Amino acid sequence: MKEDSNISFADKVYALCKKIPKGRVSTYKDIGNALGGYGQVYRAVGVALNRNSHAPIVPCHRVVNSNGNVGGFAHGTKNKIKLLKAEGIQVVNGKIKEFKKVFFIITTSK
DNA sequence: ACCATGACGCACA
DNA sequence: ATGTGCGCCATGG
Repeated sequence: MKEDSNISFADKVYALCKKIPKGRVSTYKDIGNALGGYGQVYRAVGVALNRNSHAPIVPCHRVVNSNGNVGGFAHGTKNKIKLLKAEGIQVVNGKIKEFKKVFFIITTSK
């Protein structure tokens, strides 16, 4: 049944983003995978975050691409990099340094 | 109900 | 290694 009928897909994305600890980053694919598990949900994840009006509430800037690229940002990719660096994450040429190292494995299973 | 868009990912050349 | 094209889901008009 629809256990999540009360919340939208985007809402789940925001919840996971908030679970990301400071100094760590996650990928759209991993988030989507952690949510549904269809495999290509990361598309909807990007759309959800793009519309994310909870910007300051949700650390969406901690979400990056699976290839280590910072990806995009509604306020500007450049600004996103700046925020990541402020978190202690090293970014070089728009790419996450030690990506695997700062990568945080999201878990829906409490 | 249908069409178009989007902060991605991967396969292929 | 780099560049281009295609496909997927969910949301909005």
